[in-house]
Amino acid sequence: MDLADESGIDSVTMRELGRRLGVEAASLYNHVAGKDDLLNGMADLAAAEIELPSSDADWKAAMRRRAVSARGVFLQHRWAAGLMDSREWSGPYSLSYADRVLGALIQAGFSPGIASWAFIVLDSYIYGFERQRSNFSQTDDADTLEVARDVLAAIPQGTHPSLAAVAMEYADKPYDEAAAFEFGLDLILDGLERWLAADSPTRP
Amino acid sequence: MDLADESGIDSVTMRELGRRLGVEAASLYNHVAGKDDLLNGMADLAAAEIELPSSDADWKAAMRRRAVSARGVFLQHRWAAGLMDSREWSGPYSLSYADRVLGALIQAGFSPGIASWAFIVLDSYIYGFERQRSNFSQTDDADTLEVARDVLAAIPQGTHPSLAAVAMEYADKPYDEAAAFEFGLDLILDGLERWLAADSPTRP
DNA sequence: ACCTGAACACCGTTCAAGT
DNA sequence: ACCTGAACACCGTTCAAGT
Repeated sequence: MDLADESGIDSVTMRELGRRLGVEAASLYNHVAGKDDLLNGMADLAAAEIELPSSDADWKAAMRRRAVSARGVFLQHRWAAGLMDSREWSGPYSLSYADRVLGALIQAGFSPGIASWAFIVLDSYIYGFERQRSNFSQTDDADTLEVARDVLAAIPQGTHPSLAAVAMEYADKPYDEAAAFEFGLDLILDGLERWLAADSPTRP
Repeated sequence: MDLADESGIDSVTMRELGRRLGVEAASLYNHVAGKDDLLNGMADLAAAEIELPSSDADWKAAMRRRAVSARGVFLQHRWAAGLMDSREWSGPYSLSYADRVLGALIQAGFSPGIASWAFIVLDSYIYGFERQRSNFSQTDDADTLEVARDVLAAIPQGTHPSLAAVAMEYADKPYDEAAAFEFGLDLILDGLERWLAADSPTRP
């Protein structure tokens, strides 16, 4: 994970990892079934760093904290989102994570079926946002101005007026990533809350 | 794209693609700058298959059709979502796509800034859902029952009660993927509509 | 029980040489 | 203008051999 943090996930190679551990690549196979096993383990350990929802009565605040915490983990481990959502979440931490999230939703009044939908919808958004994010600000933060200028330059003159308008919007003021994330997060959470309020009276 | 559809994205290799085209791998470099260029082109051509929003007055229906259309493209090209959200969307079709979506949102009354947020939120969800989906039903449809049984088997006895409850829920009735997708999609679209209704009177 | 060295079957990419 | 053959520097993985 240190190696991936520092040099990117592509540099996580059996040979490079061995070099870092002072060992030959072949030796790693005494500790890991293969590279897939290694990456699964990394994904699970990243999942372990996401704050589990407390069993508060306030499910919405708990889900919100969890989502913001996940985004924080993705910021620290930029490889994590891509790894976690492209392989099976069968590690022990991932299982606990899923259980606690589902538990909080069920306790809030969602049926198991709807709770699983809510879980999928929230995580689709959380992971999806990170992967989109990593497209245009993969380097560091606050280089959105350059991106905006690049987009403007890439647009054939006169075409794509709406895209140009948006790029212009960001040409002078920076893009607030956290605000964008929470905008969508609250859309989903508010929608779930309204769904719960409308539905729970009919089936208690 | 045919090769990726049939044998998976991992089998898209310069050598394998050359073999399919009756040519050596090295010859491909006369037509493509490198493998990255090739994958970018594939992502852009997949984007071209997504139905563009018509310039109807009904932005919500247009966004909904677009999202469902994207999901259809992802079902046909299972490699598309992973490719499209992990590289820059600088191809001509991707640019047109972004312009049309932003245009529909701006015309609906969203400011350029909020329109870009709405675009990011919707696409985060659409791509994110597909990538989660491809985790447990990567083979075909309707094998959710096996997955549920596997999850149940993987859980240490007694622990993870909520996860077990959800798995039990799906052990006898199949998981309706389209319904789950549209559940979350409508949460977001309804939220955007409400946001628009609350906001637009104040700044017309 | 763990490590090494060498090998195998693969990659993406380059480049002189052909036509 | 396009293709080929050979090479280069890399991969993940296996396995006999060591300690």
